[in-house]
Amino acid sequence: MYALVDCNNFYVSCERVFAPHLEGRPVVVLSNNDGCLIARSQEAKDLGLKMGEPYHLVKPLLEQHRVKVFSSNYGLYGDMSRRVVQVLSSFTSEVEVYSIDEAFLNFSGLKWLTKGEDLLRYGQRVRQTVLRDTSIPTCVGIAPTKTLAKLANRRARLHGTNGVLLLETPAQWEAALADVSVDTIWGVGRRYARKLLDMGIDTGLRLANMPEHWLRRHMGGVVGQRLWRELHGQPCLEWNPAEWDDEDQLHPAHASRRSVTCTRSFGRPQHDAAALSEAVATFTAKAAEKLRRHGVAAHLVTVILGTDRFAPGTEPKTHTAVVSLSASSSDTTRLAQAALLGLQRLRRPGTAYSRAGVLFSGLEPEGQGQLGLFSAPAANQQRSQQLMQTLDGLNARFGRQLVRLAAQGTARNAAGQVQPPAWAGRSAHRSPLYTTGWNELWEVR
DNA sequence: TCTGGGGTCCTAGGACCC
DNA sequence: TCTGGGGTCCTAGGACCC
Repeated sequence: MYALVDCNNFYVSCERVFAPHLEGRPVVVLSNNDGCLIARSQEAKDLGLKMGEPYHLVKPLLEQHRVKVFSSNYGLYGDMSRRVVQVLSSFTSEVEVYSIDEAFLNFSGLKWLTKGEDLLRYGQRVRQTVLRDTSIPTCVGIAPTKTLAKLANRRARLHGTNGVLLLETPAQWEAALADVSVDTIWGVGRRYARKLLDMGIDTGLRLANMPEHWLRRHMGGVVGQRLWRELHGQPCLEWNPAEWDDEDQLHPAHASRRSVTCTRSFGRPQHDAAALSEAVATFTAKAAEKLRRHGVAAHLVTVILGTDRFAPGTEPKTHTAVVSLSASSSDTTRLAQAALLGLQRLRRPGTAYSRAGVLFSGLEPEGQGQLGLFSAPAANQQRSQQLMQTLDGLNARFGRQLVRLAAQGTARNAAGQVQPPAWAGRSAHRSPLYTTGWNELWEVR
């Protein structure tokens, strides 16, 4: 049995923890660059505000109903997420962190819980403890497969007992499947939903009642087949448990990551070579830090430049250039050299770009594969490792990006005042870094 | 004027190589 | 007339998830 714990409206909950007066008021959180709505409180949903809606289109409505607007504050959300997972891992060591606001618990190990009642009560205790220790509300769905646990979770708030729903028997999950539209099933996205509805397959149960080979044939091969089995109570999605390391960070137990990226939209289009270089160097530094945090090094550096995605026309809006390294690296200076080389190959003078980024792939554990004919001598590698450790240490202690490459440009103007670069994205409504920034700690007066 | 970012897996054509 | 086949890399795009 699996339990899915989902923090409903997680970003809104995080903001409300530090602004309790917003309880009961409509609240929304915007994506990076204040682009669109990515989280809504129930009151905001009731106003008809939709997920992913462009901010500039709904701004009048937000003002009319005095909706509180936040720019996204991932420093805060990431830290709150870590606290929630810490509580969850006190209930079972078998935790899989699926996203910033969801985690699966493997209840199969809890052999002493054989009766439905007991599992239900256990789920309720998980939920109450998370709420007590972090102030974050959750729902819990429990079922024999991840896909059915997801379904149980979605229905827990309205059809569960104290926010927990158990779907243990085929009769129970079939009744639930019959009561949901097919597009709410995990693994059925916009395109498949359209196709299924056109064929009259409108509920989850109708989909589950199609033959297994039909899903294999028409819904992405083995992906569709797995979906069919999951809907029939046969678990066939992988279990990727997480482990805590010495520094209290959670990592998947086996290194499954295939790539690491950092891309951003600019506040306004950029065509200047110097500005683009600074942006790419900055994104490289951020992504390289992530590589080192995961203990991996990259062989391939892909530079990404994007023009206006919404401009009419059919020409490609995304341009990429791949630079391969003779030996894998997680050193910011080495990776930035490669990225700037890629940028030079990619950039067309006079073209205005609205976003840029880097992608690292061909990953392998750090310190491996460096014995090649052309790799740097051991002494250089050791020096590079020490330098990066010092850099990460300083940035962790004194604030992100305090120590940086010259290529990233300066964050201060001639008078020494902190000033965002010309290419910075918009973030007009960000709340303070209550829990992770020395200058922004929560004040209780 | 204004429409996110980070992932996974899969497909497909063209260049290039042997 | 007839003009291979298999492999890799690059680039772009489509589907899904959060």
